[in-house]
Amino acid sequence: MYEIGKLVARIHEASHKWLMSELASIGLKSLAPSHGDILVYLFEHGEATMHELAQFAHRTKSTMTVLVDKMVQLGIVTKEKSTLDSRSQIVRLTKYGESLQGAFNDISRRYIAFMYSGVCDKDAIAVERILSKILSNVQKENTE
Amino acid sequence: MYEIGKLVARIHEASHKWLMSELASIGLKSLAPSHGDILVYLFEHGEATMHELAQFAHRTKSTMTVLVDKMVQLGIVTKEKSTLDSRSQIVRLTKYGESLQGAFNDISRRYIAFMYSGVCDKDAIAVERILSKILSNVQKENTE
DNA sequence: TTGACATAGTTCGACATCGAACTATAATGA
DNA sequence: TCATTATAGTTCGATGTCGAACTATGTCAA
Repeated sequence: MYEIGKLVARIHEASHKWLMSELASIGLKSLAPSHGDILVYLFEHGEATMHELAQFAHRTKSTMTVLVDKMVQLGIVTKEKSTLDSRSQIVRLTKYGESLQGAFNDISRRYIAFMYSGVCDKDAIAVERILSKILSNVQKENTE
Repeated sequence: MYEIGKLVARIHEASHKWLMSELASIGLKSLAPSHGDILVYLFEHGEATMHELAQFAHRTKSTMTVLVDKMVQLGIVTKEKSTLDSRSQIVRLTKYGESLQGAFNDISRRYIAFMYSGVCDKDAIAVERILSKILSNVQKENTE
């Protein structure tokens, strides 16, 4: 019963790998899961500052700069100075970026489906409850 | 009930961070969890080839080259050509490396303790059982 | 014995990631 | 008003990580 760390690491790494290959399969070659987080946020909110994206994706500002710049290169998003607060950059989806939403939702759906395949609802609920507790434990430990 | 991916990612990342700071606190500044995997294996087996370490730590051979070379620099392990098969490199703990075992075991113990703090035995067993199933699901998906 | 294949490692280029140092802009209070 | 402080982003250097290409060594069949 002391495999929790390994299990979490392996699942995370395998999910990472799977997501990357799925993104590649819809034409988003060389995009990482963190880029997916950016897309998720933009699909929902339309636009965002670098700061908001960094918060949402749990990445630093400097990492976000790299991630967003790559997506600008690929024509998925645009980045322009805010008129309200000229310190901020506003990130928005391009037409192409918007066109990805369908395929993207499909990937998310299939992800949940196979992760929980053969797992009953009761267990699925239990595992998320217990993992939530574990997450709060480790987060508390990190702030001490 | 669709937070499994996020929960796993956060727990993994927070554990990573915690382990790094613990390693730093016992003098192993700038060592990562993967270096810890190498130590764990060597504490148990005494010596290992690069191949064995890569398998155990779930990292590629090229990554293992970087990781082990760093530990050689830090005087934790040595690396020398095998006499039996001159393609292989044998990695061994130095005296200093061996001296780390106590502190290292202590870190592992505290890790399990706080991860499962406030989680009953029944739940701890359940979460590992369900995660094992989920891991096999995602691994199967990656090989298709 | 030798040529084909397999295995062990390294090197190289790319990239996500971080923290620290930095610039620029906004907000606040005396 | 102006100095201090806070906030938004970028740049830079370091590092773990991967895959591809490569070298070197071992194995095995014809």
